[in-house]
Amino acid sequence: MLTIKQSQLLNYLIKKIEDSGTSPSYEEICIHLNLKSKSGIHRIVQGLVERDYIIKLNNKARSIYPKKYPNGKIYSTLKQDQDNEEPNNINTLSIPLLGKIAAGLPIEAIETANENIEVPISFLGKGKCYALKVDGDSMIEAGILQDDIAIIDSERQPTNGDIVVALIDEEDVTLKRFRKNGESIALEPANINYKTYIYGPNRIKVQGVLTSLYRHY
Amino acid sequence: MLTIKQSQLLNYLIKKIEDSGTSPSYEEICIHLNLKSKSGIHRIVQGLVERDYIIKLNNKARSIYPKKYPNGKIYSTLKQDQDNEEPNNINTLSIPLLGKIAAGLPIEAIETANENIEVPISFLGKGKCYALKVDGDSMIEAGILQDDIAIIDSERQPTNGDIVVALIDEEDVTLKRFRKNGESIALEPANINYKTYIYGPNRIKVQGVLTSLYRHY
DNA sequence: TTCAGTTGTTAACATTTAGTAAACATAAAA
DNA sequence: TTTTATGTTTACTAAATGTTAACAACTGAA
Repeated sequence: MLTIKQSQLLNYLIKKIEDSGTSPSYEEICIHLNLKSKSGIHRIVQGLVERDYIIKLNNKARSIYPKKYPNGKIYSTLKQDQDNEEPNNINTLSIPLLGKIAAGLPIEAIETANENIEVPISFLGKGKCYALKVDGDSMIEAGILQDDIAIIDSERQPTNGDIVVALIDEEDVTLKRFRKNGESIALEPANINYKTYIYGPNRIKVQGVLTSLYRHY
Repeated sequence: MLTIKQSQLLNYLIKKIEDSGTSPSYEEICIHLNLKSKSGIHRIVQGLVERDYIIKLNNKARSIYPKKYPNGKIYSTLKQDQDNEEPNNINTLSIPLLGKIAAGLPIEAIETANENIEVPISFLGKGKCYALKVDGDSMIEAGILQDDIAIIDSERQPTNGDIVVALIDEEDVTLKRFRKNGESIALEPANINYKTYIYGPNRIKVQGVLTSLYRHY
């Protein structure tokens, strides 16, 4: 969170760059903020660097680059053409948190779950994502525990070795490691107490690929 | 459940942040709540921290972050409503990502790491947090794998069973399960190939408690 | 290359603003 | 009653800001 002055300076910086294409000199900032000394500017700039809101090159004139807006959104010079579908500009996204997968229900059936979870975009995959609360211990040896939150990319194509959410026979949903061998698909648990099952191609629908995982203690 | 005043304060905090982008000073809160003294504010803020409704940075001006709404819902500024108000993004905090712990270096020694990571506030503990890249496999049976990102609350007191970052003999830093027995402290790995070591009270300094964990595939 | 002007960096100090703490009083809740 | 939440005052510490001045690094022209 920025202080008042830091916020003012950052706003001016962004405006100046968008207007003129160059970052302002300390003098110019002084004038704009009604100060008499560059020195204070230096300190405020320092503060903004520490807080990760700007990047600057040392000992270089006019070399301050904004990294975030005062409100914390990632700064991007790329102007999304006015009609921006992609909120490319936000650090976090709210995605639906589906409950624990109840056996016997395809994902779609529980998409009603109206709980959401806040996730940094860096956690997400490229496609549409949803979150899932892990039920059971079948993937324990892969470091996936009961009640972990799994973030699933529903549009990604699985490759061998990926951990996927699979719908079996339009009935059961489970989290397993995916391995395709010719036409048949193996779903491997990561728990010595569970067996690998192999299915014909028509019996499995992959509902998404595990992208990231989050656990709260 | 919050008290009246706590609830009022939290509401004002949220409103102020959404309006102006910065959290209010204690003085400003006083005015808003019709009080004559900052001191009471301080106490109420403490209460909100204890109840885990906000996060604050100690001794920093204007650095209170809401974590939940008064009703207990996770705080999120992202409005998925149609009205595309510019969403703020203050529900994340940038915390330092320390490199892998090199054996032989206390945490402080690597705090120079100038990488930062954006984390949703709800992932954080109550105290000052930092992130750590896990090195090694000593906690593998607790589902903590190589290269996972661990988020550590550096101010929380460990209780038995917590997973902590421990500094041994001012030299080695490791992630282990903490167990105190009388005066001595046991650091238990979660890997059958490693042994539990027991130390005298003066040999161990706990550098923080594991709060949450994140893994990217 | 040298030199002068511009701009950024640092230290020192003063001032204001902001957060922390203890002590005491009061009122409401358990 | 005992506990908890609250209101207030006072005092203190720390952070943020404003200012001056000397100096270092960079730039472009002579």
